[in-house]
Amino acid sequence: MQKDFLDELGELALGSRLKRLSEKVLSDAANIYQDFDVNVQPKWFTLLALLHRKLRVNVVEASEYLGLSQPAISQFCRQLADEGLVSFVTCEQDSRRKVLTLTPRGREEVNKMLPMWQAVQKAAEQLCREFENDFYRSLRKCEKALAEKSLQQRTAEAYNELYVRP
Amino acid sequence: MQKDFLDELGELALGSRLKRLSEKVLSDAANIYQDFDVNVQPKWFTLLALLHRKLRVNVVEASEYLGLSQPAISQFCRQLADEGLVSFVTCEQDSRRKVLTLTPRGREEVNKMLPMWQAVQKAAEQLCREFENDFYRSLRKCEKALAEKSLQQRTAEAYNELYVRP
DNA sequence: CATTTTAACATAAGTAGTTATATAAACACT
DNA sequence: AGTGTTTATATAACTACTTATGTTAAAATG
Repeated sequence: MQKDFLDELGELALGSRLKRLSEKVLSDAANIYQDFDVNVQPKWFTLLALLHRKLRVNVVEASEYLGLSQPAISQFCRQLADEGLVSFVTCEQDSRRKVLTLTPRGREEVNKMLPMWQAVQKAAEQLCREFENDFYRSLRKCEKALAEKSLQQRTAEAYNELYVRP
Repeated sequence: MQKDFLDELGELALGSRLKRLSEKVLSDAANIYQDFDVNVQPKWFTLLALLHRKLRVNVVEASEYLGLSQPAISQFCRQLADEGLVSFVTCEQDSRRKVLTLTPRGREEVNKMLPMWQAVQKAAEQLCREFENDFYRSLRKCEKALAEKSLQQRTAEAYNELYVRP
């Protein structure tokens, strides 16, 4: 008795399959944070890592770097400020901009997370290379291919080939 | 000026990367539905396809087949019933169960969608095979590998190797 | 067969974001 | 300098689910 209908749908359910896997990985990540007694929310991870690396970024910049919406960063930013991990000052040259930085406590928390990140990195790297072809590399290639031509356009073309000009 | 921080994070951000790609694919799918003037919501897709294939399933069964929560199916089911696409009757052998089926209109709508699905299938299949290795196959392998040993456990092991027993 | 446990479904509340919209600052043009 | 347009951020409302919980029916057990 097979109970995974996505297997039957195959590539047609590519999106659903990707979503399901991403949720599995992200929920595992949340558990890992718990294992390591890290009291920051997993959803803040990419923003914290960005601030660790870049030191100073404003809201729109962060949203571009991370591929999230501007309101998402705005919200995370408030939450992180409430936690005392991030502070922000109005940009001097342009008072519309809000420049984010880690607070000393934020830097401390990130430093405590670094060994955990190293371990996740190693585990994920090994996972992706477990098969004959590197999954992470395929993933990036797929992203790139879709950026060049969307699934929407590919589908329109496939439809033409199948039904209009067969 | 590179603006994708996930590239810098590499495998550490595997979950975020998968999520971003799944959202891209699913939002493309929504656009495709629009292109084809199909007036059913993309989120119903897997359930409609399941009912098309299996004819009769109950709520819990559907949630298992699709990997969604039972309340999710419950909600979709109500929405689809409101649209007149799905009907349900109480199971005779077990009055707790609700057996879902497509209505005649539901079957009609699904039949209208079949050519579109064929086109998506073809486009997605070509996309996945565009590279030297089949992305969809890697994806399934990765799922399977994680089902056998979670990223959480892999990370614990990697941590030991890196810091405890180096 | 009375009672506890388990299973199926519905409903409520919560979450991690999104899109839409408002506000205010900066810029471009006259 | 005044006016219209664009940009940065905040806020509100929405979405597609989730977890938690309640209700009722079925099954298991003493």
